[in-house]
Amino acid sequence: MGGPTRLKVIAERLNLSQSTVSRALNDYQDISDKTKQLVRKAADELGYQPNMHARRLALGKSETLGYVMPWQDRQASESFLSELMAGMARALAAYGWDLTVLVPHSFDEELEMFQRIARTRHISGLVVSRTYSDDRRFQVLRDLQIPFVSHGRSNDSNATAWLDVDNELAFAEMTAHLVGLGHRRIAHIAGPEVYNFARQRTDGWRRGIGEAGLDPLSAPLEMTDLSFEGGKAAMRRLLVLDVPPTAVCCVSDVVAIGAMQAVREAGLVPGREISLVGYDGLEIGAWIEPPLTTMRQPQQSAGRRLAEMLISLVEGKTLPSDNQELVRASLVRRGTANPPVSDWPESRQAVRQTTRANSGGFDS
Amino acid sequence: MGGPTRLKVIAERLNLSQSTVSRALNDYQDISDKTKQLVRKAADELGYQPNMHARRLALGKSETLGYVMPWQDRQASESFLSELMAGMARALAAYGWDLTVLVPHSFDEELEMFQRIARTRHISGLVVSRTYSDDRRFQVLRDLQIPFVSHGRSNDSNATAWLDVDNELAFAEMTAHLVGLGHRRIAHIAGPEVYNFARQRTDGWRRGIGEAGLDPLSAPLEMTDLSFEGGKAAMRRLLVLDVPPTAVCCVSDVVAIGAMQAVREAGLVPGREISLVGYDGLEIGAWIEPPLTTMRQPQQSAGRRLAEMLISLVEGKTLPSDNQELVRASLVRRGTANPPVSDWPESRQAVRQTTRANSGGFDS
DNA sequence: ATCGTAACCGAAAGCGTTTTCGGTTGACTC
DNA sequence: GAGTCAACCGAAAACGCTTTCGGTTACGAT
Repeated sequence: MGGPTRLKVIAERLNLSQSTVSRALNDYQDISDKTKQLVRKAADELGYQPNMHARRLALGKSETLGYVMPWQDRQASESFLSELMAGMARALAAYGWDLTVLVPHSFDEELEMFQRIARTRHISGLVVSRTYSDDRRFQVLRDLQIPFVSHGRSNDSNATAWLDVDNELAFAEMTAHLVGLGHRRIAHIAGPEVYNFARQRTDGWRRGIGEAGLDPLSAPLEMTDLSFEGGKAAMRRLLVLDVPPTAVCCVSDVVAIGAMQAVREAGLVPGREISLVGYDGLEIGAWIEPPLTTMRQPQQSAGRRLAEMLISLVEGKTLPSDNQELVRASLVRRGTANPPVSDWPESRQAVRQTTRANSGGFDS
Repeated sequence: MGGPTRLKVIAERLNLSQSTVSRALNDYQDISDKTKQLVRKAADELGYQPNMHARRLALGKSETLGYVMPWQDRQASESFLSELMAGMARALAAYGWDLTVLVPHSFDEELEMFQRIARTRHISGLVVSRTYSDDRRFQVLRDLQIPFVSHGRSNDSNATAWLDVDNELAFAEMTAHLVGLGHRRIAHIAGPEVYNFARQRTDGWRRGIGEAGLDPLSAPLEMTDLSFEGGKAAMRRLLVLDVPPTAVCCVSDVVAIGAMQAVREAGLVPGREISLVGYDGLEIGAWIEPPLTTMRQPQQSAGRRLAEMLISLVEGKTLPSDNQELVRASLVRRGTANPPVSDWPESRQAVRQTTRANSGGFDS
C-alpha cells in the first residue's frame, strides 16, 4: 500500500523495466503479446492509473478542454447550460479527458483567460458560446493558436470550427407555421443585434414573411434584451400599434413568456387573440398556462458533438473547416400558436373580465 | 518566440539559475529583494506562466477540484446548477485553481469515478450534491481519503464538511407563514425520502404544524418525485380528499408548479381556494400566473463557500468538522400564498367558468 | 561457424517544476 | 588576520511518465 501504484511497482513485481511496462500499456508494437498480457493483468490487479500530471507533462498536452460560460444574460440560458455541459463532460470522459469550466466576469477578463491558457497550455482547447456577429474572440484565439469550436457562428467563422443550429431556417419555419394557421400580421421580438443568433433569427423571420408573399418591411419588429422583462416591454410596444400583430415570433422562450404576460395584462389571452412562439424548448414552457409553443434543439447531443469536434481538432486529426455542423431545430406544438380569431374587439372585452378575476396576486 | 516562456529562458536572460528564479517567484526568504524584483520584472515582460503539469507533478497536488453533477432529477435543479458552478469556478479562479465537472450515469459509475480519482489524484477534492439521508458515498470518500464537502447533509455527516440550508427551519417558517395567514389545514407534498433535504423539509413542515398547535398526524401528506408531473399527480390526490387542504407546502418549485396546474385543472385558482408555497426561488416562478410564492437560498455565494471550504480542506488548513455551515433561506412573497377563502363552493363554481375560458391549448 | 535480421527489452534522456543541500561570498567580530 | 555567521545563490535530485536509442537474444539463412 502506501500511495497509489506507479509504473515502477508493477515493473518491479514483474521483473521488467519501467519503460517496457509503459510501452506494453500503450500497446507498442515492439512488446510481445505475452508480456502485454502479463503487464495488463498486473496493472489491473494493482488498480493502476497513470499519474495524469506526469503523463501530461511528458506528452506535452493536457487532455483537458475548457468551456467558457456565458457571463451575461445567463438567466436566459441557465436551464440548458447544465444539459450542454453534461453532454460535453460525458463525451470527454469516454476519451479520458476532463472538462473544466471558465467563468469570466467580463469580456476583458475572458480575453485574459485566453492569454493565460495560451501560455500554460493546461487547457488544450476551448468551447465558446454566445457568439457575437462581430466576435473579437475568434481572431484572438486564432492568434494565440488555441484550438476552439464555437457554439454558434460569427461573421468570420468560415475557417473555424463550429456547431450551430440553423436559426434562420428555424424562424422561417416558425413564421411559415403561423402563416399556415392563417396569420398575416406576424411580428418579431428580436434579441440584441450583437448576438449572431439573434440576427439569424430575425433574418429567418423576415425570410418567412417574404416567402409568404407578405411585406417584410411593414411587419412589426421590436428589439429587446434576452429577459422576461424585456419581452414584456417589447410586447407592450407591439400592443399599442395601430394595427397590432396577430402573431409574434419571439427570439427566446424567456422573452416569449414575458410577452405572454404583457398580453395577459392587456386583457387578452395568449394563443387566442395573439399567438406566440418561443425558441429554446424549455421545459417550463410546458408548465405555464397556456403552454408555450416553441422550437427545440437537442442540447445533450450538441454538447457531445462539440466535445468530439474539439478533441479531433486538438489532436490535429482534422482541420477547423472540416468541423462545421448545422443542426435543425424542431417545432414543439403546444398551446400558444392557433389560428387567428376574427372577432377581436368582442373577445377582447369578454376576456378582460375573466383574466382580471384570474390574476390573483394579493399575497400578504 | 517558439512556445511559451519557461523558467529556463528567464534564467538565462538574467544569468541566474533556474532554481533561483523559481524561488524568487515563490517568494523564498533566501533570495535577495533585488533579485526578486529583477526576476518578477522579467517574468512579467516575458509573460511567464508556469507549466501547470510540471508544477502539479512536482508539488504532488492538482489544484483542481471536481463537482459531481446530479445525474438524476436534473430537471429539478437545472436552473441553479449553473449558478452554483459559476460561484465555485469564480472562487477557485481567485486561487488559481480549476474546476472540472463530473457527470456519472449512475450511482455505480459515480463510485467508480471516485476510485479513479483516488488513484490518479488529478482531482484533489470533490463537491458532492444531492445527498441522501443514508449516503454510501460519504463512507467511500472517507475510505479513499478524498477530501470533500457536500452540498447538503446526510445522516453521518457529523464529522464531514458540508454546506446546507436549514431546510427544516425554512419549512417551519413556511408553515408558520401560512398559519399566520389563517390556514388551518396545511398539506405537504414531499420529495423522495432518500434525499436528505426532502426529509428535512417534511420535518420542518411537521414542526410548523405542531408549533401552531395543530395535529401533525392528521395533516395531509403526499409523496412524489421531484418533477412537474409528480407535483401535479400529488396535488390531484390531495384534491380528492374528504377535506382538502387550504394550503400546501411543496418540496420544490417545480413540484409546486405542477401542483398549481392540478389546482387549475380542478377549476380552482392557485392562491385563492388553495394557497401554495414552493421552494428554490426559481426565476420562472415569478413569470407564471399567479406568481409563485417560494423560498430562496443564495446559489452563487453557496458555490463560493463550497469552494473555499474545500480548498481549505485540501490544503489541510482545517478539519472537516470545522467546515460546517448552515445558511438560511428567505421567503419570497409572490402571489400564491393568501388568506383562505371562506366561500369555497361558490367561488369554485364562479372560477370554473373563467379558467375554462382561459385554458387555450387548441394548438393546430 | 558466421552473419544478418527480427523480435524484445532496458537504459536513459527528456518534460518543467519544486526543494534540499552545499558552497561561495562578504561583512563582522575578537 | 583568522574565524564566524549570515546572506545569497547554484547544482542536482525528485515527481512519474513517454520515447528514443541501443543492446540482447534467438533464429534461420548462408
